[in-house]
Amino acid sequence: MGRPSVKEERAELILNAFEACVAKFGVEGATLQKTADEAGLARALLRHHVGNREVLLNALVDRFMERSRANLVSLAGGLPSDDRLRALIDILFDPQFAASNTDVLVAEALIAASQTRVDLKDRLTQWYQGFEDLISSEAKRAAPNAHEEQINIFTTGVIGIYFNADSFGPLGAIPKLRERSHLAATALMDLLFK
Amino acid sequence: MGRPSVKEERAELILNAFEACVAKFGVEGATLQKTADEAGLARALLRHHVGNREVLLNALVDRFMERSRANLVSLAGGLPSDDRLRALIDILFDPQFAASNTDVLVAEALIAASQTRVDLKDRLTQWYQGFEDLISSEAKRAAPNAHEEQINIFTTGVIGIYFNADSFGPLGAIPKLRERSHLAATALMDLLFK
DNA sequence: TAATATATTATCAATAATGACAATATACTT
DNA sequence: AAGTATATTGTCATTATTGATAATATATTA
Repeated sequence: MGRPSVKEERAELILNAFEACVAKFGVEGATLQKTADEAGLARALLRHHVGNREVLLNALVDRFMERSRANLVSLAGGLPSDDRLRALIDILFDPQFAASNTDVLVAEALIAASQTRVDLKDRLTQWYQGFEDLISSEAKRAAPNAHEEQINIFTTGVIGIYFNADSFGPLGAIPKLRERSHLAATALMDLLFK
Repeated sequence: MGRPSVKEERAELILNAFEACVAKFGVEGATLQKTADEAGLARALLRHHVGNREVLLNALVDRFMERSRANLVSLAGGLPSDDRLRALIDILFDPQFAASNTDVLVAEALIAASQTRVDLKDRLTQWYQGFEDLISSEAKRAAPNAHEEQINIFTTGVIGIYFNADSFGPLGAIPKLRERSHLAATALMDLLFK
């Protein structure tokens, strides 16, 4: 009864636009007007379908965390039975995988915002540790004889190289950045087997 | 004749405040009012001593670039005569060196802003390549027999690990991030000598 | 077709941000 | 003390942002 609701689709559309704006302008710079323009909707509809600014940001963070978690799970689930760690690294640095990836930019914007929104810190720390856990558990599985701390150092290195390759994406002019990042990460991996 | 000018000192103070705001709120989020509050000055003084928003941002970028360049020069000049590359890496990951370092956060904010301010892209790319040049030239000097591309891969890896360690600074809760980053970078370096 | 639930548009008030300029205060020189 | 260049403060108009609500349009069901 009544007109059919498009709330969920619209909410997705709006959060996508908001996310794009956060990646471009930062949390403080992502105004509702810019978000509405990006989504091609009137600003009043943001409020109708999602809520005010605070609600919108919470929804964005929730969705970001959940999506990251799901991505990690599906990524881990899709790994082959042998040479899993190498396969994981290949995926992380696959240009296809990261082509339209604004996740790292969003994460950086949220980290910057966490300086003034303390509630974000814990959630982002957890988010980071999700990466750590995936990579270190695969590393442990691939190199069961490696020392714990050796695994941790490898993990920190790979994540750093990976995030960095994405965070310079907007510049788009650094030659072979992704390719070299991939090879550097692989070199770190090979050290686990020595 | 006339009241002595404090324009230069005030301009420094203002740009410091603006930089802190850019690191916290992003380029779009760093309003003149927040900057004035951060500096402890009336907003009208920003205009008097530096200029309007656009002038302020240009001045910030200019100063950032110049300071980075100077830092790299002095860093390179201070290296010992032997084991220079290791000394360089030790400095990069020295907690003291990076303690109050907002440079990486500022750089990330500028990179994000370069998506909508095309003029920034070239300058930031240059800025990145300044790092590359320093590290790769030291790597070449330390390992003259290493292949060119091996040097490049090492350089990309170290920079990625270094930037990453700083960019998570605001979270402040990731255990041993800097220490492990340091060791990962050192491990990459050791590969040059094999 | 009438009822109804929802989408969409229109509009308003309150606040914040910016640019600009006038007025005043201050510290130096002659 | 008078003149002067600069710092500082005060104020205003314009525009942007946000939150909120009312009014209208639309698509479904009974």
